[in-house]
Amino acid sequence: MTDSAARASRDEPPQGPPATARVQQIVAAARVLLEEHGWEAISMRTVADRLGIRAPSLYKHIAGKEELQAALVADGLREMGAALHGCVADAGVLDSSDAADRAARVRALLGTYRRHALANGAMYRLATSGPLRREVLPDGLEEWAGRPFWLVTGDPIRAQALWAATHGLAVLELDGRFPPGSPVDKAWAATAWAFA
Amino acid sequence: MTDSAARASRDEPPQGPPATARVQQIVAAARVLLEEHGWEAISMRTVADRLGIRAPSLYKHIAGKEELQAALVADGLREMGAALHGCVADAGVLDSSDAADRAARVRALLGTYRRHALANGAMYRLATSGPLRREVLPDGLEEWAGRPFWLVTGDPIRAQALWAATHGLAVLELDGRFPPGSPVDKAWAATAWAFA
DNA sequence: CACCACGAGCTAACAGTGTTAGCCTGGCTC
DNA sequence: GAGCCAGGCTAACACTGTTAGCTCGTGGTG
Repeated sequence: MTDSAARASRDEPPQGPPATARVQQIVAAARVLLEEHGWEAISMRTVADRLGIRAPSLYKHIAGKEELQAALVADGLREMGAALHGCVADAGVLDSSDAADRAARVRALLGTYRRHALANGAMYRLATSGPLRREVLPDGLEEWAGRPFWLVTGDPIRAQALWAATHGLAVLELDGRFPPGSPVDKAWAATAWAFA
Repeated sequence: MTDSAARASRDEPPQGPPATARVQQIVAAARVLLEEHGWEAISMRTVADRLGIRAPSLYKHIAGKEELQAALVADGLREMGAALHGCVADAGVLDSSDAADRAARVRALLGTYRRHALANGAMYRLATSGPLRREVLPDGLEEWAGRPFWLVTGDPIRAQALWAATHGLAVLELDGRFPPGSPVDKAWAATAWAFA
């Protein structure tokens, strides 16, 4: 990878229009609830409670629950993207086409992805599940978050396939859909091997 | 594969305890709503409306909305499983370890999976997303539905990895998460190739 | 200084949700 | 015929997101 490409991969994530301090507090409160008790625990009243105000007052600052969700989704994508970009940056020289290097990069990316998704289950699910309302997301954020897959595979098609496989593993593991006691580590390893 | 194993792969799906006619009508009504307007259109009142009764009357037949959902999930898994089992049955002799045959089987299975998931979006999402409450599902149904992956890959670990990759592609495509205009077909093909 | 505007809180209310309690009625059985 | 019970009903509760309209304090302006 060239020097400029390396810098580009470290680029800051696309930011949306800046939020007021109060909006940031609201999103932060929702996030605490999300991480502690899951999305279903987030209601306009519970969020308002955490701030010591009543639910209707929230509407002085945000348009509705959908906007709150969109803000959390954007945060989730930014954090996921930051983790993945950090991983490919750490991997050092990326334009090596040596097969062993490539396999190591794929393994590292998948490891980072898995750790991040499992450590931030509710945020990950929120950010990656269900239809994406692109119009309420900062421009280019989604593409930025997925770019590490492109950087590691060197090909947009393989990048999408690897991303989908990785996402599938993450959601199934998060949701406990693998049969109890099955060696999930090995399924991750098999995926890395298949795409290396 | 032995003859008995081939028969086993055609086995009928595990059935739960038989439902009364009225319960079947309730589930059918919910299913129509699900397919026409998505899960969020299903409320106890809308389901009851379709049957010409009031919502509380539903509770004479089913324990609650969760049980309704569980019945739909079981239906979804049975139908998905039937499609996949049909695919591997059609593929004929399955114990061939010829690489080309294997690749063709993987391609066929992924094609069937994709068609089924896209043609039954709401049911697919319902059956495969979110935590699975195994205790309310017929015993062995989940394992039965996933067995075609095992039959095609010949290995439980690779089966899980392939299943996860396939699921990832399906949900991302269903949810429109691939960048607009991107060649999703090729991502499916790349996945089949990676696991062949 | 007086005034006014506006930001940001409040209460009351509405329509919708899942669910429970309790009532009623028609048909089957003894 | 008497009684039971399956399967409907209404009323109600506690929740949800959201709107309308009021109030109060603060900052800027004539």
